[in-house]
Amino acid sequence: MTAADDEPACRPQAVLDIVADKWSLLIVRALSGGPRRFTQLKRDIDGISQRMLTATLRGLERDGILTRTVHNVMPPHVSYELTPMGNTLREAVAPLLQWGVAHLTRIQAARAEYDARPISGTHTTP
Amino acid sequence: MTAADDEPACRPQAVLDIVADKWSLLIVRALSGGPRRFTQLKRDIDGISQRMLTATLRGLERDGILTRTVHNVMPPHVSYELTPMGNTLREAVAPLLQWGVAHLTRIQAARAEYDARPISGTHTTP
DNA sequence: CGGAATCCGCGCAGATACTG
DNA sequence: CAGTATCTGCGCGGATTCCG
Repeated sequence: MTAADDEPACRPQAVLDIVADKWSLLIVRALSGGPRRFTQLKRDIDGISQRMLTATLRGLERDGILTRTVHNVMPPHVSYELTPMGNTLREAVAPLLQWGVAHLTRIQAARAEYDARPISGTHTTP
Repeated sequence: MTAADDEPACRPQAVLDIVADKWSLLIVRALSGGPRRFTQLKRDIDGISQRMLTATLRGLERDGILTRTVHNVMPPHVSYELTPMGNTLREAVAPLLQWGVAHLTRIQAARAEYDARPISGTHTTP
């Protein structure tokens, strides 16, 4: 049980524990265009292992972010789709992704500059 | 070097590697109201160790999200402040935090329901 | 007060192999 | 195709100690 739901909530800790996960956000994003199958997601996300994909999908299903639907056919067919709540999450994440895309170059430049200066690049005020 | 800047960028992977970090987002949020000192941040964020605080602050400084200013006085005084870019990040993160706060209860309910059903709660279509 | 350095455990996550 | 299971490692991150 690990005492996960006895809190009055509302402090950002719990929020970010849920939402600040790379794979989760990538999956939500990958489901933007409608339902997708397991292998599709695995190929779309690129870099994720089947283990993490399965686990993260489970977590998102558990949280009510997406639904998992099994079609009893051969070969097996499982599709994942955002719930209405999942869609609102997608909208909430969008600004962050846009920000990242817009500032990625700048950040990499800042990193390079930071790494370039030998020591004590911090500015002091006497 | 770890080959971090030879990419044409723009794929969300790199973005989320930078930004989808719990401590980083909490720090950015804690700096919303202007500059803060090290110990202030440590108390504000609650749960973070000095190790993670230092490391995460370094990373954010490296990325140009915040500035670190050392005042040469006794006792030592170091203040951190969001850069303009850092402020835009804060704005971009805000929707995500709001979403989390708004849906936390619902998510916990979904979790409880999910954990309640014994096995195979997934809906199938023949 | 604001770190840096060291030690170390624990859990995340990759790789691989096996099922329905 | 869509998982589950097991093993393993290695890096994140906490606790502690020392320095300017």
